[in-house]
Amino acid sequence: MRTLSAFAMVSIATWNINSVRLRLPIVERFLKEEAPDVLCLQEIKCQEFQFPAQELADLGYTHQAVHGQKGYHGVATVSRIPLREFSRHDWQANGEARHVGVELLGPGQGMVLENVYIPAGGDEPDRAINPKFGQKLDFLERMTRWAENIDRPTMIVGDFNIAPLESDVWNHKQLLKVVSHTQIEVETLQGFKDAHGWVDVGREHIRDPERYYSWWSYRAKDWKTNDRGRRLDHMWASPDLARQATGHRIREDARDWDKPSDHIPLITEFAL
DNA sequence: ATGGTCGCTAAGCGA
Repeated sequence: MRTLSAFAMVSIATWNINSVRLRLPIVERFLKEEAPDVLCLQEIKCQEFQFPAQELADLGYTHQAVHGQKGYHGVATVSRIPLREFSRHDWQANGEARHVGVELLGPGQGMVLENVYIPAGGDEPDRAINPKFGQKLDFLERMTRWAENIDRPTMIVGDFNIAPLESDVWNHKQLLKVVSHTQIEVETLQGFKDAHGWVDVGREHIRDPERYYSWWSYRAKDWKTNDRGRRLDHMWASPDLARQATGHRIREDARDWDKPSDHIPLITEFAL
């Protein structure tokens, strides 16, 4: 596998934005404050022609790969670094827009960045009575077969909708039967991880068993007081690439911004 | 123990 030589600092962010049009003001705030080189968005909830391309280009994010659909899901990667889109995966073969891949050009040249939104999986953790749960596991199995053949320095980021570690949830025992933290999901995610040897970059920097959440439900009266969070969002890298990660941070304060997403943004910095 | 809230698009779905 190729390695990337140390010429540039490149920062990459991921954020499930839950409607990019409604939340354009906080996206702009984030880009001004953090100025990541690349931002991967999930749940843009719009079609490509509705994406706020000009507004993001005005902030310097002129390079964009948008994979949208009407009303639901949708992913987009916007960048100050030249990139080229090279993949759109439809792991369920049902037309849902949940995965777009880009290759970085210029700084970070050769690095592949996969932006994915894994299905939430419905409420009941039993594929016999809840097809959505089976589709979530199948989605991961198909990504696992794909990951076995990755032979380039790759980062995969996004909303995985699984919190694998005990310290990724506010109450391990209470969530064992709740979709996102069940044993079968954690095992299936581990299979995907092993297929490429992905390194969980977030957990390299905010180490287990330290509390690390990226999502808090809208349904809680006060997300901060009860702090019933889960780490659903992840940034994973190929082993060699992971060694070039120099920093990782999260913007938990974004959960309190005006009209917030229920997810917060994560940022990883590389010396490439 | 249950229901609690969002966003899209126009009553219900997905989260």
